[in-house]
Amino acid sequence: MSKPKTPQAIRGTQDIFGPDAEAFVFVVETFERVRKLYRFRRVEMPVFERTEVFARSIGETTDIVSKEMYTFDDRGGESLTLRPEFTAGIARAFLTNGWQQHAPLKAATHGPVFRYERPQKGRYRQFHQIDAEIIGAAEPQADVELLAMADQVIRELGIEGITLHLNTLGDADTRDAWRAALVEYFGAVRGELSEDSQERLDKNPLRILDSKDPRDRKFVAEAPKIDAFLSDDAQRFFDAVTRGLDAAGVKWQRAESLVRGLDYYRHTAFEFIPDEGTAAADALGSQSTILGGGRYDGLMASLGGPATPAVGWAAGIERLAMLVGERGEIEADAVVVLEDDSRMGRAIATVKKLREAGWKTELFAHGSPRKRFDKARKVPAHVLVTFPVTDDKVSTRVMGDGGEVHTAIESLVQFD
RNA sequence: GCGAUCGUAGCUCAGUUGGUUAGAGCGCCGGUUUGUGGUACCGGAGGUCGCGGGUUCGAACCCCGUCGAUCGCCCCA
Repeated sequence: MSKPKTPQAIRGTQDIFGPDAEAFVFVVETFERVRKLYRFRRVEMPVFERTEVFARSIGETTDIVSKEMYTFDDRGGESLTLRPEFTAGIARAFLTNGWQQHAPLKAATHGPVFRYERPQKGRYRQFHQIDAEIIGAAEPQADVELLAMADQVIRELGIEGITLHLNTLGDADTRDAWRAALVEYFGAVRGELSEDSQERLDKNPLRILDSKDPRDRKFVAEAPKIDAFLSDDAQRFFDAVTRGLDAAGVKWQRAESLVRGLDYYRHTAFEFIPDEGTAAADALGSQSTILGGGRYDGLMASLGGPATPAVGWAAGIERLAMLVGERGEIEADAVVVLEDDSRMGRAIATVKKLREAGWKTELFAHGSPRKRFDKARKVPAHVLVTFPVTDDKVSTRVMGDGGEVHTAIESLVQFD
């Protein structure tokens, strides 16, 4: 009989522990706190949906649907997909549960999402996002509130050197006209573009604008700008958003090349990106966007619902956690050392009392008396309680700036 | 999907002109010293050198494949 092999973790998944885990929950807890300040309602969504929920909203033709989703048939033969994002699922729930009655609905959630991609820095196949959406609000003030909340989350996380990059994609007509102009412009120099961009010209021409290839960059600089195609309504909308951001004190900069790949996006598109040369930019490598989103007025209709304006964003928890700095392990208020097992019951009762009184408490009751004591001493705690092996008393010491002060356990917690 | 680098004890890593029983620190377990005690010392457990082939008298070290990790490209909802 050979020894059974230990299974490996699935590629692109991660086991989070210690300081990384503490940073992770710090991000989630900060998000939860800020989301309540803006009165976003918490929603919980299924981790998987019918494949069509994502396929129809994202668009059947893209690589995303054909190559980058975790799709499988369940035992009934139905095609299901692990959620690659929150937005489509929330939109589906909005329609199937009649959440229209709550419109405009401010919804927030967080949890795991799944994308079948090559793992690299800050990029995993199962990763986690925080997410915020405002559904059923057509007015630019919704965009402003949503962005103000995002800005506050980042600031309360203590992350420095992040700038909101903001653009407008205009309404549907604006977008189509701009796209046609770009295709014409880049088509004229097709042979001089990178191979990738020649392909983008056919599949997703807007994406040429954020190509990193120097052969493309020089043409991008001179490419037609969206502003020339904005309708009056679209321009007014964008102006209202920027004025609102200024009033809210949210710093932003115009990013004329910032686009969204999917057709359902309208008007506002944005990403929060670390400034060049900052610690945050170095920490993230090529995965630089820490929060992104936009207005998706076209999504609901693609799911068979009534035209419903909406705007939202999502941010990767792991990427944010990389930027929040070291979060210490949980501290202890008290450590309890049982030097001899004969008084195990009393020690268990004591730690229970301390914990019920709100003390973060650890009991050391394994190994030699010396090892127990030494381990306890390595934990920074305010109170050290020992049940010595040599006498019958409980020793309680309070550690402070002025050294150790002995006191009675009864002065800390009451026993019946 | 493409490219580069890497893969040695639980963790961090040493280990080349390929040559006998593969090392350290930390951690873990046991013990000694000290002795109201966060120290020091001694000892122990733990590795088919990611996995599978190949070259060679002989491979952790060279070659191929594979899996995984890391970084970049593509993609980015």
